[in-house]
Amino acid sequence: MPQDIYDKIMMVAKRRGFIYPSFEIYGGIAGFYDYGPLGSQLKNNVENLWRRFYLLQDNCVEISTPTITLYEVLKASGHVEEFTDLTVDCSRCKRSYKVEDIIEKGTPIEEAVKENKILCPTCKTTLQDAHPVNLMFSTTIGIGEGRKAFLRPETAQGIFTNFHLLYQYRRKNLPFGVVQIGRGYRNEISPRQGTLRQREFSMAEAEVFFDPQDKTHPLFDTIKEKQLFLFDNEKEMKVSVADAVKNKIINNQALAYYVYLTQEFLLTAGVDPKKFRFRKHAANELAHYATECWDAELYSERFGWVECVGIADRSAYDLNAHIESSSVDMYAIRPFEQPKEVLMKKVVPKMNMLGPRFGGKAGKIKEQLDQMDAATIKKVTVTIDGEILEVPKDCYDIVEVREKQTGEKFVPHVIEPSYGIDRVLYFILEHNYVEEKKKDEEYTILKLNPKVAPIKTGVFPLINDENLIRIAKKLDTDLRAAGISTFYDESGTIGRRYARMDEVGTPFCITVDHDSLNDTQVTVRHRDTTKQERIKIQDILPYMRDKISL
RNA sequence: GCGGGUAUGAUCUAGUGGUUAUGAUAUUAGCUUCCCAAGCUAGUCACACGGGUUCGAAUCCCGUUACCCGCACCA
Repeated sequence: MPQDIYDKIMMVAKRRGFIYPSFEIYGGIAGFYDYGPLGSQLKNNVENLWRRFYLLQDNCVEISTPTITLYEVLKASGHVEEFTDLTVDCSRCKRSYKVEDIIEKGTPIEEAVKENKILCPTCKTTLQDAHPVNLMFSTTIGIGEGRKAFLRPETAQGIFTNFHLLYQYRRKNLPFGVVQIGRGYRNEISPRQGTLRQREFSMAEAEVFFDPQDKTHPLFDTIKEKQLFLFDNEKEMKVSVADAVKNKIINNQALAYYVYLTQEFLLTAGVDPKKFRFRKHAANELAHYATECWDAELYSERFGWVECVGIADRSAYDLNAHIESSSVDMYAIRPFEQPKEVLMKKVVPKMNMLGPRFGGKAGKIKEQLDQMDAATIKKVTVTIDGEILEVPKDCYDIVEVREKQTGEKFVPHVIEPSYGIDRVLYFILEHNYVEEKKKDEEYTILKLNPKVAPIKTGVFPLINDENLIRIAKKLDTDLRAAGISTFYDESGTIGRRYARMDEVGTPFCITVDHDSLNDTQVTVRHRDTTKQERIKIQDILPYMRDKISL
């Protein structure tokens, strides 16, 4: 017997083609799910609704980058360090350690684990239960040695590694946002909770770049009076966006704006407002890149409050990391109101001295010397391939120059709303799943918002009559040609056909009956009220468009 | 990863160490002039996988996988 709402939803989801476990014919594997026909369509609709909010309303741009991501990228971003360690916990000291940090040098990790050679560095207790802290999926690009790579654990890095190009594309104006919708991969130790923790999942992320001195948002004034549902780990509260910022509940306008945008998106997509809140991360649960983070949490009758969206202030963490690691100029310019003339001391390399002395490294040394500000340095050193070299005085001149400066360089800060699409989809199902009794029979309705419903309307001939079928089929074809998804059905009784549509969340059903032959009207039946209205066939198209447009 | 439980058509489920393995829903074909899962007739589809015990296993045992519940984990 189905136990609770989750079981019931997963039953319907499988039977009707929303979502179900992958590879079942080979025994299945935890953490992977297939979206069936209706699930895929629902997902597309939700993603397109999301695009409406971020691409149109917030004027972000969308890009698409590979899911296979070079080792260097994730090394720089900190994910390699944070993802791949075998860890032990000391219950006495309440601390976690990386196994490789605390075992005797030279001991293989496997051996240390097997023979209980792991001691707590603080209290000397023997530690057990070594466990890997989440892993990324690793792979190799090319044959032979190839290059190391991972399946990306987030889409964000693809955006950061594009920053300098996108900054040009947006003609060096801040703030601007870049979004990406795509798959991410995390090799969870033990995925549980059904579709809420998958190993391959879809996310929609926006990286919005701000001048750290100006974390305001151009549209802030338009939404500042709106109410937010916030939870600071102690009490839930309803406050206006403006007050949340003024009282420093949320650190800045930009972050608050995206908290609100997220709320607006989720409620439009069909999340139950009573099962929704924002929770602020405590300092000790922040990700390695975040300075402040608000989660949109949705309430599940089975799983409790579940994080579905994280809105993080990543500060300059990622861009700094990539600037340092790749040496690519990913700075933004803050223009001065008036261009300044500045007296600068520049280091001018003498290549005729550098060349003979440093050989092939001379070129790289020149590059670094060109960047130096001689006013602030005493000894001239450069770092080439990890080696620190001192450059003797006779290899350069220090020259005073007047330089015109139009602005100053800085590393932008990033506000990142990051959505777990699969989680949002699950909650759209759970929050809209309604059971009613009809003649003592259990009757289920999926009250999906028409904007996201996979099928917009059923099209039926009332009875099996050639004349009605002809009209119904034409109407069905016309609707689909106009971009409105339909489901044509002439089997079984009319009630049964309505029921089938109700179960998969189809908001409307159009029925052609005998009267239609004379008055060219059809019946539009509404899912949630079962009310019916007569509409002219020629008016059906605009009528539907009006109801379902995003 | 540890402990406990579960596994029968698309879905839910009955089942005893012994012939062609229940029933319902769904679905297919037909009949039915049909606006809220009506009825009738006929049909399709199942014992998770791999070993073992046994004359004989869907049933008992072991392993694997998946799912569920706790613990840990969720950067």
